[in-house]
Order: sequence, then C-alpha cells, then structure tokens
Amino acid sequence: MSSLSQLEPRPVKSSSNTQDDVVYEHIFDAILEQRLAPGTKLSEEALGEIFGVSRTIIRRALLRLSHEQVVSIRPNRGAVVAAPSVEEARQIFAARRVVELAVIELAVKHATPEGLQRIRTMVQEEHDAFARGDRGKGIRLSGEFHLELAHMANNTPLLNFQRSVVSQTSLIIAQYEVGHQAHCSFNEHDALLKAIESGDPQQAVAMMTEHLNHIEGKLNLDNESASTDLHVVFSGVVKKKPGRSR
Amino acid sequence: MSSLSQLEPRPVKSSSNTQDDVVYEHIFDAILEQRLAPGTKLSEEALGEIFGVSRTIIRRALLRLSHEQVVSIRPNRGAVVAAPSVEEARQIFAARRVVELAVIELAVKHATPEGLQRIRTMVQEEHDAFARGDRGKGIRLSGEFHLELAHMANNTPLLNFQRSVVSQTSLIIAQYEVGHQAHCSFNEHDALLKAIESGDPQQAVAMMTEHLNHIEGKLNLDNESASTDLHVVFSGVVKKKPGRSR
DNA sequence: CCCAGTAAGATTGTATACGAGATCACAGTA
DNA sequence: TACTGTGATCTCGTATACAATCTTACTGGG
Repeated sequence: MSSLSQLEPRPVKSSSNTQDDVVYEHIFDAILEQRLAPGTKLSEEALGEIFGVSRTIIRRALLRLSHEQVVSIRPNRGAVVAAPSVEEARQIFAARRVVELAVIELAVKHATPEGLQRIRTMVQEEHDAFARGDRGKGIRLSGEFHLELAHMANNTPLLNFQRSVVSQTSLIIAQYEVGHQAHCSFNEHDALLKAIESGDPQQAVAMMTEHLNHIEGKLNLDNESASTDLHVVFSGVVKKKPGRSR
Repeated sequence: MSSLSQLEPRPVKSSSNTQDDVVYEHIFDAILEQRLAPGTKLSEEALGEIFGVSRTIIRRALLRLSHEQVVSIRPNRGAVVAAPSVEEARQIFAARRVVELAVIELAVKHATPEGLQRIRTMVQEEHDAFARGDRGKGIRLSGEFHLELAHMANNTPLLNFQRSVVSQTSLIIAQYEVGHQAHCSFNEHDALLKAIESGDPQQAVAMMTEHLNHIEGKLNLDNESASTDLHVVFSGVVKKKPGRSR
C-alpha cells in the first residue's frame, strides 16, 4: 500500500516512528543537501504521490518544516523552500553566533568519551563525503556536526534552536555562497574537536568564533546575488531589443 | 456558523488571520495565564466544540503549540499541557539565560523611542493587572515584557526562541513556585527598562542576570513539589492502611 | 502590439467518515 | 482482597470529499 519502504534511502537515523516523520526527514534532508533549491514550490499533491501518502501527512510535515523556518507557507498559495533575504540571513547568523557559543561552552563542560567518539566519527564521515565528491551529503554532515555539539551540551531547547538556525544556514549558503569551495571545512571541525578534547572552554569558544567568521566570510551578503525580483535583476540591462527568444 | 466571534475576549493583539491562529492564541493565552494547569488533557473534540471548528483546525493549533513545547503530544494518546520535569526546567532556564542576555544586549543597541514607549506601556499594564489582583493577566504580561525586549532586539529567530522559553517558564512557575508572591515583579522590569534607557549594555546585562536569578530563586527545583509519579509521591508514606477514601 | 477582464483549471483550506489504537470497567481467578 | 485478562467505549490517525481561493490562459478592447 505505502510506497515508503521502497524509497528509504539509508537506515533512517533518528525517530522515524510515524509516517509524517519519514516524510519530514526526507524533505528536510533534501533541502539540507541542496537537492531542493530555495524557492522551490512544494506541491502537496505531488509530494503525496511521491511518498504514497495522503495530503494530510504532507501537510503536517510541511507545517513542521515551516515552524523551523526551513519552508515558507503562504496562505492559499502553498509551500516553498524558504529563501532568506539578506536581512534575514544577517539575523540568522547573529542568532547562530549566540547559540553556538553557548553550546560549545556547555559541550566542553559536559564532554564524555562516548560523545567525543560520536563527533570524531562524524568529522570522519564528513571528510569522506567531500573526498569522494558527494557535496550534498558533506553539507548535511557538516551541519550535523554542529547538532552533535548541541547534543553533547545536554540542553534540549538549545538543541532544537540550533537545529533551526543550522538548517537555515544551509539555505543561506545555497543562496549566497560565492565560488564553491568546501565551505564548512572539516579541518576546522577537526580543530574544534581537538579544542573540546583539550577541555579549555575559552579556546573552544575562540575557535568557534573564528569558524563562524569563516562561514559568514564566504558569503556575499552585500548584494543579493540571485534576486527573485525580475525588475531588480534586469533593471537597465535590457532595453527592448527586438528579436527576443520568445 | 462559527462561534468564534462570540468568544473573542479582547481585541486580538497580533496576526489573527485564519481560524487556527485564533484557536492557537486562545489556548496559548489560557496556558500562559495559568487557567490551564500543566498536565491538563486537551481533547480535540472538546476544543472543536468550544471554538466551533472541526478537529482539523484544533489539530493544527495543537501541533504548533507542541512545536513550542507548550503542549505535549503523545502518539495515540492525545495532547496535554506540558509539564516540564525538574531536569527539563533546568535546561529551559539555562537556555533562557543564554537568549535573554543576548537579547538585552541587542535591545540596548537597537533601542528606539517608540520601542521604549511600548515597553513602558507594558510595564504599566503589568503593574495595573497585579494591582487589581488579576494574577493571570499579570503573569502573561510579565512574559510579554520579555518578548517586547526580543522584539526591540530586532532579531526574528531570537524572538521566536524567546517566545518558546518564556512560555515554558510560565509552565515551570505554575508547577514549582513556592508561595505566591508576585514572581516576575514589575519593579524589576521597571529597573530593566531604566537600564536600557541609560544605554549601558553592561548594566542592562547585569540587571537581567539578577532578574533571572530572582525568578529561578523563587522556585523549588530541588524536589518536585507536585510529582505525577505516584510511586515517588507515596513511597514509604502509606503503608496499606485500611479505609482509604475511595 | 499591449493591456485589462473574465472564465476554466488547478491548488489549497476545511470538514467529515472510517479504521486503529488506547482507555476504562468489569468479571474471573489466585 | 488484590491482580490479571477481556471486551466495550472513546479518542486519535489517516484518507477523502467538497468549498474557497488563486493561477493562468484566452478573449476583447484600446
């Protein structure tokens, strides 16, 4: 009946209890791996057919995604992958700084051998993904590295918030990254890991600050590179030349 | 057809566009004003009849509340008003410290005459509510004071997170407050307001730290005063006495 | 040739029906 | 008397039907 079992791409990581969890994770991962570009329309019926469930389930998943600001729901006009504006991106980064610095400090304090091992594995996986050219997975894993930190910080509210801002950061990167260098380089993650292992909160915080600076530095937030406003994009460029393609 | 217009208790403050927004706000306010105690069952059908809408709408509102951790949805068992455990309460307070300190610093930086005026009005309303003995409204307004700070900080993600932790704090107070003194005393809010007006971030941050200490200090988080675990509550107290009340 | 108005089509919003699972009461047994 | 198992009842989970709204293509006028 349900076609869900067929398109399970990998052993589902976390709580995949109900149907809408599965749908949620699939869409979420697709967005984080940048297989869905910002602005992409998410039709309820189309998604329902793809996942073999009714619109009810899709609707719940989209609602949840919209609460995390990863999807934008416009009344009577459907859902689209969120496309943060420059101003929104700035606010998200400011918020991320706040939570990341708090998280890293708590993570140092609550570090356990098991937790560190999990992070080590994660950095390795991220390295492998980039090494074999799987950029999408690399991007997602680099985000999950930060979530693992929040997990080690042992604070659920901060973890949830972290998830939201990290996801939105992926969207911002998809929109505003200049060039295509390995943005969230696993080298820095490795350095962060070592800082945590050293047990020095100040060093870890300093390193995280630098890391966030690097991420933000690779973006072009001064002028929107990919505006959706056609009038802005083509203002003064095209001057009613005859013989247009359509 | 809809009975919503009848039970509009006051000019709805913010975006009351669609039906589920109205339902959401009513339930949200009821919880924040402690008219709904933690642990209260929120039956979909009952709420649907009360608000004159179908379960579909109720379901969306409850889902949204559960995303803000104000309501807890247990699969196949319905929704209840969240009842944070002691450990959860500690995490929420830790998270709140993080976001509140960031917010107050930003609020000082981005303070405007209009914003300050709004906060002044809010403190006054809070004072009036407590003065005339309207404890529920006072509690809600004291929470909204903090949200107004986040609004002035001009950072939407932080505002959303602040909304979540402030709401949860209300739930914690409802469960763990000892005595019934005016907990989030408007005097301290007034002092905070003056600190912001002075434009000194350090002073404002120090004042907020103190304020949060006071709030947390009035709680009894060392031993759960109202545990829901009967075994814990009655362990060693009752010894199979005959003649129980039921 | 371009623009405005209108109607058909498509998509979302809401209500409701039916099935699945949990809760509760009660009877039977130790 | 206390406990366990079973069935009726109630509530939630999902799908689907219909209504409301938006989108788009087409037609007519400027």
